[in-house]
Amino acid sequence: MRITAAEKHATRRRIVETARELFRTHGFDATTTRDIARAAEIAAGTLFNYFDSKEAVAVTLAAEALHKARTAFGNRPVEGTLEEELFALVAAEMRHLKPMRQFLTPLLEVAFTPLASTKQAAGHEALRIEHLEIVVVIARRHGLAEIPTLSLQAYWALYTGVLAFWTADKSPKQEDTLALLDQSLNMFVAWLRHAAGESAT
Amino acid sequence: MRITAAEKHATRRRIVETARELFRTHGFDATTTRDIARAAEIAAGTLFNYFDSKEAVAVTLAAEALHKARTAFGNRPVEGTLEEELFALVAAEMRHLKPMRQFLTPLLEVAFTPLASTKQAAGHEALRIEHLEIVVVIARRHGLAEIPTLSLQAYWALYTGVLAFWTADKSPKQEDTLALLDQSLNMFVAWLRHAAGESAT
DNA sequence: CCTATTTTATGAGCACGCTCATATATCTCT
DNA sequence: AGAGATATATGAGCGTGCTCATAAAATAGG
Repeated sequence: MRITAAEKHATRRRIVETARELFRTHGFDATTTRDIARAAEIAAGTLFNYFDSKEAVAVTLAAEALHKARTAFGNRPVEGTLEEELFALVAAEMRHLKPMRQFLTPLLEVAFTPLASTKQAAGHEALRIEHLEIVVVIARRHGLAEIPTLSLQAYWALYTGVLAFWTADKSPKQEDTLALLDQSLNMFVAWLRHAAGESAT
Repeated sequence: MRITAAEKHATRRRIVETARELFRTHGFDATTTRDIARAAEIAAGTLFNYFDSKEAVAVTLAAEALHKARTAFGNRPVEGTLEEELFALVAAEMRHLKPMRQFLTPLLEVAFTPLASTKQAAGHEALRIEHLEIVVVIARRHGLAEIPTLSLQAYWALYTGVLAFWTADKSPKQEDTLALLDQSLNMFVAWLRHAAGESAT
């Protein structure tokens, strides 16, 4: 068997879209890889020719959602303070990640942990790097030329911690998470300004 | 079959200690629940009369390690700045958690996520609450009477983020994590002082 | 003591994620 | 067009964490 690149791509897409729908309607845990395979009209084992694991499918969904969120954010008119812009960025991401909130925790583990390179960090590292690059760009626009690596790592710790909080947030409209995000970003930005002020002295 | 409370307790201990040893020597993933059961001289199913899951056994190990760490920390002479004391607390915890660093991430998910109450958050919530109580006590000793709930949540986001970083830290003596921890705590304490200063005005 | 009741231990068995030998389809070269 | 080489799909099968009907042991009541 040999199949055109187009067909291969089509199968991959079908797996992703099928999984998206099944995860949404039945949840991540209640959806078996056999369910996905059957609905996508492939054999059970074929799914694993396209993805390393069931989680990898979910990571793809999350990555696509984040990509869309960032694209949408990038086309937005620039306005507001640094805190407000960062808030808008993360809020946009959360809006797009909302359908996968319930199974985000396993993904945080795999894809969001810094330095995560147990097997192949290829696509996973990218998730982190792309986000941090946007943060750096935004900060630069607000007069903070250089952010120390350590501060960026602290930011990432905060960011993942907030997302973890989010996964368990029971408040009606996740307003608790938004409050925490606001607080966290204020803290981070104050720290950045503090550090910048000191180095300028 | 009915067995004295003492025997029950003994069996539970045997499971925990057996698991500790097997996890240490073979790793969490490579140790099956059947391995633990065999080594503890019980049937495969019996393990699940004592623990809800394999992870729950690991959570018990982590909880015990944290308890020891905090006891050791509590008996320590009080000295140093607020930042230094918080650093010492977390560093002590990490020292005791070191043997389970490799399987800490699944535990972060289950036991460290705030508001985590999927099933029974009984022992899990406790892990978080106990830590935060110590933080509050230390802060109070340093003249910060009240820490807003939101700030504590931000602290927890940082704390879990740092632990997540730690699980993947490849630097020889985990010095990267210690640097990140230092930075994070400095940021947090600066924020606390900032808030306290404002409210005093 | 002997029976009824309660509690725990047991291990066969389930469903799952994932693997791998094999079958099958396509491409390449003559 | 035919034969070999190559890439992919397939599904039986494995080991896993965990469940559950049953057996076995201890207690309680008479």
